[in-house]
Amino acid sequence: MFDRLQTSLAQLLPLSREEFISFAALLTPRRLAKHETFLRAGEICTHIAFVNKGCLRYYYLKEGNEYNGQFFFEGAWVGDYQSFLSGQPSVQYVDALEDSELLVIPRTDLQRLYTEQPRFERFGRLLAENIVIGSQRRTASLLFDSPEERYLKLITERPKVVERIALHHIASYLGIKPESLSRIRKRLADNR
Amino acid sequence: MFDRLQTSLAQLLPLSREEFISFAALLTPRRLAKHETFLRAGEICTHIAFVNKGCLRYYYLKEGNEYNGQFFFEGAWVGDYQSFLSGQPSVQYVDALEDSELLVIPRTDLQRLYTEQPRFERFGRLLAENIVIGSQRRTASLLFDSPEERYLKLITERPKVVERIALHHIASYLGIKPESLSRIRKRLADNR
DNA sequence: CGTTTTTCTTAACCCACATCAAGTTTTGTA
DNA sequence: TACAAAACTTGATGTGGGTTAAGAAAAACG
Repeated sequence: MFDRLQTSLAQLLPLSREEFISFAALLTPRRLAKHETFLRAGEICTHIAFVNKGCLRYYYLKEGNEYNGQFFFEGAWVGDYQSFLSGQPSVQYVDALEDSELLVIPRTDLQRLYTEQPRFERFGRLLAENIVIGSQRRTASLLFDSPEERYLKLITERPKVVERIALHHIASYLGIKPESLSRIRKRLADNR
Repeated sequence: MFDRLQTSLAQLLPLSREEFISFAALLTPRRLAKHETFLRAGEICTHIAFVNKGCLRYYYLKEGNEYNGQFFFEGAWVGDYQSFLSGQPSVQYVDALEDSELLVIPRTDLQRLYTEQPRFERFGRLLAENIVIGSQRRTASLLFDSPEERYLKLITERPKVVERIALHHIASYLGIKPESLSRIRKRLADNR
């Protein structure tokens, strides 16, 4: 149950057996069926979740259209950071794209852990720092790569996304319509 | 000299007089003339800087074109996070848009501070978390707002940017060409 | 303070993605 | 396995931003 978590945590910071156990004790397993919602816009994000199995996404809803912000596979932490950190209502939705198994930790428990065991501040810092790096890469790509370039980069840099996620969700992630992604794929298939 | 830093730090975490002094002792003042470079792509970002006065930006260079990633005014911390955290060469440039005064801290000193005074892990965490929130907002806007909407949001949400920064730099930040921003401004001026 | 350089605007034309619509393929499930 | 729903593709047409080019306005600077 906690194997993947242990591996994933160990990549951020080495923990003693006791430290890991005290962390794991705060986590509650939760299953999420495909399409089931983890967080709705307007709610406050009171928990973040470690993805033990499956795949989730967060997305924005604007004028009836969904815009995929990010996909999360095994080993990732998912939630609405903005809401989780600020305590303000979320502006995004989080749901499952596959049947998923999560390990969920309440915001309050994590905050208490930070205070009581400062060692875990480092975990919080490293986690946030990694998210910064990912988010800035994504911003940069949206800023100056064409949709076609973004799609090609996705294929090479995040093959799991292309393998496991429906094309219309990928289009949404790339910031284009499904019809446009179809045409880009056609263009690429008709050589070059 | 350290007034603004103290105010800015206090918003993140309360520090004792001694703690603040031990932090301030790691900082070196540095002046940067307008257009002067703080960091070049390819270099490793060995320092981050607190902006005491002035304005800096980071930008990407692709096929001879500049793309502004972010602007930094008084009270902000600037550097290439990706490079600073990973130790890898930077992919972006940082320079001054106005004559500026910085307070610079070496990466190694900050890392040591984290280890020796775990209290400051919290500073690092809160700083990173705030950057995550900003970066995700920017990503979202690029993902689903039109250039015109992005410009309007910039006016209301970050008036300082519109007041102090040249239009062609704003266009670049919005992900469009200066000619397009001109047209958008004209469109908006011709009422509605 | 006048000259040079940079920044900003305008215009004409082009093109990639959006939109609307229809049809095909795949998936889910009773 | 058959049917319905969802996902994907293709086509016709529209549009906002890109490109190129030129000129106007503002800023930098000797």
